[in-house]
Amino acid sequence: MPELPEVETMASDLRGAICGRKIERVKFFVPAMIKYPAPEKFASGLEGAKILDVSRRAKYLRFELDGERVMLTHPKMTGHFLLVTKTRKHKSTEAQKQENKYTRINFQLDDGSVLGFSDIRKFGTLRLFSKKEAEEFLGELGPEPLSLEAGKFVSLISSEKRKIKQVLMDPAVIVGIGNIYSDEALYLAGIHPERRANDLSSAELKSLHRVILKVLKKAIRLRGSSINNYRDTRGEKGEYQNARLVYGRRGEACGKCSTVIGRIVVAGRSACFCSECQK
DNA sequence: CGTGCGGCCTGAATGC
DNA sequence: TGCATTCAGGCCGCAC
Repeated sequence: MPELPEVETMASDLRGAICGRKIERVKFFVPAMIKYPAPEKFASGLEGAKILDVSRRAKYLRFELDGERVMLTHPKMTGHFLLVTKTRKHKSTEAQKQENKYTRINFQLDDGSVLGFSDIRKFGTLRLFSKKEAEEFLGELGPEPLSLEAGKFVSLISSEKRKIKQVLMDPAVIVGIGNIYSDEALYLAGIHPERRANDLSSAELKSLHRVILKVLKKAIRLRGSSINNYRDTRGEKGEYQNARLVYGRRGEACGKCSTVIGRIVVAGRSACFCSECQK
């Protein structure tokens, strides 16, 4: 599923591909995914808008438009954008046809290309805000891990009583870290997912901060993880799934100590970990 | 106020 | 083989 590295990959690909383009027409097929304003208003508000920039904040893609407006999209579990350019259009593979089945909204651009939002589970969301509304909306979220100083991270996490796994995945505390990268970071830091955040030592938290940066940066370099349905804007998979250490590896041997990797449920989420390496 | 859990969805995997 | 059930999970909203 898309987490910070996957959304970052989407943002940088789209930034290079569609900045300067104008949205000519919007076709939506699942109105419930459009959260603000009403779907018809959302669509008509976007038609004619020029795309100035595409960036990431938390797991949201932020499309900056002319007229001081911003479209925010969240991929949730299975959402991703696919950019079909005119020259690529004619070669429609089976995989692409399958993708089309899950296209929930299409943005027709002024160069003949179509930006589609594909989402099997329809959990994804789209919103159109004024710039001010968008900043207020995003302002409710916790800080970005990649630009968070170690000291800030330590004070942020150590004030939490909940289990560390749950805290790392709470976007009100810190954004962008989902189930994959929280498992990976906790493994690298040697911390058991059920440890209470406020029981962790300052040294442990500093180490955790360091490995979070490390794992996120590595995943960005590898263009994300394609464990379930994630694809980039060209429909290609990321590579981090081949590099992952514990996530989804229940029953396999730990790379460090060969102990069988276990799985528990923490706050309703599956957590994979090594009981020998993580205390 | 902090915490925990149900619900949204659908395809893949599993169970009988 | 085929049908039914379970699982996956980010985030919100609601109950305690």
